[in-house]
Amino acid sequence: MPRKPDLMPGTLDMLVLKTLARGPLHGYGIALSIKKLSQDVLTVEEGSLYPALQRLLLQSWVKAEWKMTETNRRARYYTLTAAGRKQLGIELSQFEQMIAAIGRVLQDA
Amino acid sequence: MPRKPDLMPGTLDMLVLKTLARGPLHGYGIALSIKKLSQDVLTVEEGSLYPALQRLLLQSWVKAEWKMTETNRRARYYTLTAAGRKQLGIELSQFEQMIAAIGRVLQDA
DNA sequence: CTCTATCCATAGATAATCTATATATATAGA
DNA sequence: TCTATATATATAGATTATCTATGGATAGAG
Repeated sequence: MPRKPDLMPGTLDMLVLKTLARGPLHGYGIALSIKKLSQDVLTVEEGSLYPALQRLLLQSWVKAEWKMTETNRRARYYTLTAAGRKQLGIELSQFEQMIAAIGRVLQDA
Repeated sequence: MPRKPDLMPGTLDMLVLKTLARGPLHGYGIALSIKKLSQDVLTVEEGSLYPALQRLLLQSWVKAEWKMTETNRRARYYTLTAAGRKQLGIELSQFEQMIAAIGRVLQDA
């Protein structure tokens, strides 16, 4: 019995970068945003999200700074860098290429 | 520098099941078929394919028998079972649901 | 007789995700 | 006041899938 994954493996970095392309956001906010926009189909677990953010930081695709939220709580805000924006473009086009290729395999013919 | 994957993780079983839905085929043929239909975008490595076929056999989604190919070589032909056909339907709909959800997250708005 | 394409399969490394856990605080409500 | 919930970050360990690297075997072309 294969388990239904919370998200499609390999797409998380792209989703996070895209979310940050709309403006800086803290981790928790990123998870909420993806969940909401996907209409609850995609759920980003903390154990997936924070390692992903560490990856993105290491690559300098995002930068982070501690700030206070509107609700007066400490939070780490992530901002997309120029390199991150470029990387997002690369991942988007690779993703679309893959989806198109899978679509061809799935076609009835 | 992230490497470009040969296929989208999590989609291999679906692609194999779909390929076998067109008729029985041996492993090598499955790999060739996916590569060709995807126009060389997707490459199924042996180290991914044969473990995947073992998974599918274990679940009884496919069955296998040794036969001779048209070119007079021993080959193991895989056939989709009824359960496999059902599973293909499940995986297809989950895939489409995921793709739609990702599409919503990627939308500009 | 050698090379290429066809065919099978596994071991080990790598990477990404999920589960579980830990910590901390603001605020609402009992 | 006490408690539950939502907000917020982060890591350790297990699991799983894929990729790399092998290994073996044979048909047929040149």
